[in-house]
Amino acid sequence: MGVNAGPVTGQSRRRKDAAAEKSADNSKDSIRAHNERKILRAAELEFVRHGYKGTSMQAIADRAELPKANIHYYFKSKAMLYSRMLENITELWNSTLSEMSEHDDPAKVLTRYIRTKVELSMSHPDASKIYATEIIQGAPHLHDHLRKRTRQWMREKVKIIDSWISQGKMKPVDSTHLIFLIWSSTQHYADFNTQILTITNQLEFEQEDIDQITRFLCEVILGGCGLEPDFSVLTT
Amino acid sequence: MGVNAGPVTGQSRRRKDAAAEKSADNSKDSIRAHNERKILRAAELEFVRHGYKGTSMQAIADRAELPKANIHYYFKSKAMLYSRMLENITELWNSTLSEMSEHDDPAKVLTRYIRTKVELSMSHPDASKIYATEIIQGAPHLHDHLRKRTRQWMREKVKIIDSWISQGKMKPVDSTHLIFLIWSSTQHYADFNTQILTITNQLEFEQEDIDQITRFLCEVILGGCGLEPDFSVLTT
DNA sequence: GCTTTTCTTGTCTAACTGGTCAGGTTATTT
DNA sequence: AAATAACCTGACCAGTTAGACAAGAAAAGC
Repeated sequence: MGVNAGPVTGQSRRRKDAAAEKSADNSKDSIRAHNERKILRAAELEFVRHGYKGTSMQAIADRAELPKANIHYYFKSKAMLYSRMLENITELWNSTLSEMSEHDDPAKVLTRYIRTKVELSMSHPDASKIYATEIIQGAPHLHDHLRKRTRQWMREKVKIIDSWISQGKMKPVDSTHLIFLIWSSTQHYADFNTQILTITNQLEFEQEDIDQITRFLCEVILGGCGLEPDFSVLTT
Repeated sequence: MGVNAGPVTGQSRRRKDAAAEKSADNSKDSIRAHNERKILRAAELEFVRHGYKGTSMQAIADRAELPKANIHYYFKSKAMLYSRMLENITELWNSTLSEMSEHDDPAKVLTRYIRTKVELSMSHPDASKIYATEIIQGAPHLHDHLRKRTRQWMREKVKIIDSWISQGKMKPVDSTHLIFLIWSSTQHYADFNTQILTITNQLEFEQEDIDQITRFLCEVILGGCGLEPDFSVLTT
């Protein structure tokens, strides 16, 4: 007793805040949307550090500063919460699948793509890590996505790169593996940031690092394709 | 009843086999060594697929075809078993930290290093995946190793590559990130093999793939460093 | 053959965790 | 202001799991 004394929480204040700050902004910035975001963010942090089974709903609740039963109010089950979080991540992932055509300049397109991927790795390392963990464990939730959307995307891009090659715009390299190389080298800075920061004795990445890494990767990868990186696109 | 009937297991046979096939081969190829290997291998398979917490000792026992209590007989606890498995992996990892000196030919050394890393990714994907998962989750068990051994190793190699650069043997690139690039691009074929195989619609990698990947990575990465890959070392 | 050590294994337990639920409060609508 | 809907939350339950343990079987040592 005493601990359970006050049912007078700060909830009403929180609700007003949410309603006030985003009055008619987004279609659904209700209490629901606000709390769901909070929970999804907390879940991301916990799932990254402890894996699916290693994360308890209680831990997510604690991090989201909500009672555990609330998590179950907003998300039917742990599996559902995880699914929703993973959907958000793949959506974010797909948003970077930039446009390119066979008429474009390979150097420009690849430079821009590498920069985008590096920036995403720096801004959303946890998203990348959860995606990576999912693939490492055999892609149980993403197999369909890979077989359909990703494979399709890959074929389109391969076709374009191959056309660049046959136009003599770049050296003849294996375009499929070129894309894998860009993926691996950029995502590495998210997934392995602990290793990289520890080895280089840094606490966190800075803008300077991001620029340097982007330049390095562009130089080596594009150079390996017989291209001169076009850094002018980096300032756009 | 009936299920628990026969305590007459095939254990005596198993012991004799183990003793016979490796009479005085290894210092400790006793029943203990034999079963420990079996358990460690089973643990690797389970931990990769389900993570630390998601793996039950029962699941490891089932895969190792031993009663659960036996696992606890050989390994005091789950944490201990995991630790031992991780030690084995880092040992395997360190074994590839090849020798190089500033008098060597960069093209030869890097080609050989890339090949070694690709081959290791293909032969031990699970080891790579467990290592990756460990780093992704913040390297709780490997932080010390990274701060000491890996950082030290990195500094030695960086020094050598920088000396190659100042000798004009290769283009001036960031040697630290060059090593990260080799790590990321090669390990990707282990950690993300599910993704790669699904996208390319393959069931498994073949020797041909391994050769092709090695050549591709050598061409692009060495090319990006202003080097001509020396594939003659690949036949050694 | 006898003793000691190593190994085997079914059973039990204490702790944890996902999920439920009923009884409440607060917001919204009419 | 009354009624309805949305939200909150402590308490509870059922299933799972790491680990302990004791009693025995096999192997090794003497």
